[in-house]
Amino acid sequence: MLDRQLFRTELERIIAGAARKHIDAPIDEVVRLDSERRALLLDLEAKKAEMNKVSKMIGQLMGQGKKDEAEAAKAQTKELKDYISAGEQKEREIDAALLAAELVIPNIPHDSCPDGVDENDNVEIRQWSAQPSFDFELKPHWELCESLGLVDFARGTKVAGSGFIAYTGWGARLQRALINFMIDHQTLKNGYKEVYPPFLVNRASMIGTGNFPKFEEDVYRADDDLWMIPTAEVPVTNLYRDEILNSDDLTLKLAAFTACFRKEAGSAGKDTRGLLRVHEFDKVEMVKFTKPEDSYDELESLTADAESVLQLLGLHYRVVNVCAGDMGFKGAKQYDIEVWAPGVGRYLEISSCSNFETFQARRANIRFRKAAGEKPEYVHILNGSGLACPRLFASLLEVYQQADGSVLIPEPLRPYVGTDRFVP
RNA sequence: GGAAAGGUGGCAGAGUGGUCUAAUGCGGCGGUCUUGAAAACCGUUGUCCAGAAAUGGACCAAGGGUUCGAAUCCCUUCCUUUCCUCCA
Repeated sequence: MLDRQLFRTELERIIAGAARKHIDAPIDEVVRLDSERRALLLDLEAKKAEMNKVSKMIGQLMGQGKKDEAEAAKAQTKELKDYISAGEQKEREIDAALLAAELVIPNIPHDSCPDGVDENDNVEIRQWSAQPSFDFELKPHWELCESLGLVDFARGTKVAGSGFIAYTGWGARLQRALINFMIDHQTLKNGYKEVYPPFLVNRASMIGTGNFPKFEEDVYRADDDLWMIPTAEVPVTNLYRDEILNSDDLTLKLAAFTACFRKEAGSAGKDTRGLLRVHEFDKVEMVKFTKPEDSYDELESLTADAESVLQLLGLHYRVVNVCAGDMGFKGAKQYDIEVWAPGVGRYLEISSCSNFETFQARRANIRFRKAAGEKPEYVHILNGSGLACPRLFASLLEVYQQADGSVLIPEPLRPYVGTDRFVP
């Protein structure tokens, strides 16, 4: 959500921002409802002030025993009361319509975010290491999963449907190892505080992070008002909903492991094989609450923290500055990290690190106070994956596969996995 | 799933229809005193909206309602605690 003041003072920026994102947003409606609301309030509050005065006077007259005068004053209030009651009804209608419109206005992309329509316009800003070369025929990860018995695709599908994965044997072990390795790294080395949040959240939380109302269709519903999280970003960010944070605690850095549930509707037919696009996956997520002036530095270090996992595991990747059109609704700036998967011959999006500035903080009402006595201000909120497990799993297998069909386990992961090699 | 009690400022906690502009205590901030600190004393201390400002309006879990007037009465929802039931 954007500052309502911005619609009065910097309307052009909002219009330009939505245009850069290629999102059609009801900006005119916000402007119209906002001015309608203010005109109404001006009038209504004057009437309320009058009403309060009369009511107070009636109270005093009653206290003095002047019953008749009190009754006379009462008779005069009928018209005022009806007027106020109608005005309040109108105010409720405008407020609801205004909020509904505001909730679907996209965040304004940062100046450093490139123009563009889709992922083809993203700008690569760096690579790490080089693509590995092989002197034998590479297999895609799903073949390695089958031959090494790491995943039982058929039975996973049987129990839950396509896009649900049953990891088996060393595959299950590797999955747990990745989670522990990453969460240990982010908490013990990079200074994030570990959180283990609920995997189901209520509607208010979904609105707080910006998933609702616009993207309700993408999320699994568990009950009337309980939703399965699409990312740990939702419960972790909302931990501090409606709170004023202590300035000394900023930047507050949290890391969480959760499963993530996504319908992935509309991507039918894409990446249907293997682990690249599934309905349930594990992920370690980092969330930062920062002072406004720190948020762009914190975005750089957040991205570096996510990258460091890939560096430790020796996986080639690139970082792209996501263009306005590909960034989506909530972000002001976003870096994607794409890991190289030689078996499928593609870079896989494995992390997305974003600065939302005050967009989420305003929705979730998360603020901080610069100093005692100062007015509370909205924090800046950032998050990034560190990292998503299935694509990391896939890349690892494809990069570390050997000519004999075995897969080597990179050194830092061995204590977690308990072996140095998967053998067919 | 059943029953009961309850939700008031940063915290504790009074308030059951009219100076509630919410008592009091703790905590925070400022001051007096002190070489400094503690203690004591004095003052101060919420958020949001509209307005250039003066000021006005709203907020006692949330949303409706009754009333000239609601923290207080009524309805709905949410949450918490305790007990029972069930359960890893």
